[in-house]
Amino acid sequence: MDIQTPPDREAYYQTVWDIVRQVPRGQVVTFGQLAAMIPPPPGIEPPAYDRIAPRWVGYAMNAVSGPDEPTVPWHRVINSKGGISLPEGSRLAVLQRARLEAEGVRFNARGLVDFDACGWD
DNA sequence: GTAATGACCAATA
DNA sequence: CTATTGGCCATTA
Repeated sequence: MDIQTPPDREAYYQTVWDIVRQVPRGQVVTFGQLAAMIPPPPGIEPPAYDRIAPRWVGYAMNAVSGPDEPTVPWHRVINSKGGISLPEGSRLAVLQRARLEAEGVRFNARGLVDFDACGWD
């Protein structure tokens, strides 16, 4: 089942998850930052990659997000505004915020995170 | 087969 | 400050 499928998309997701695993506890990263530090897959031109990469990161997150997915700290990934991208009230959104606050990440009044305090590079 | 949607970002108006 | 538009891929209906 692995031998015939060209792991283009899956390999990229793996790379994303690998970097997310390196995010320390209590810190967060944005989709754009992740995309910026991930090398473009073969065949993708850098200009085009810059546009599509953040989305691919989002897809990778959606592919791994689950109630019991301890292998990837997906809750530390947020959008460029510094907030949770999931619909408010959503089960995953609540879980994400709860986990972040449990790790000591502070949220602004608008539900945004202070990058100076919790941003990861 | 087509059509619509999605955990995004940056640039304009 | 908010609202809109463009760009791209994979999955689902």
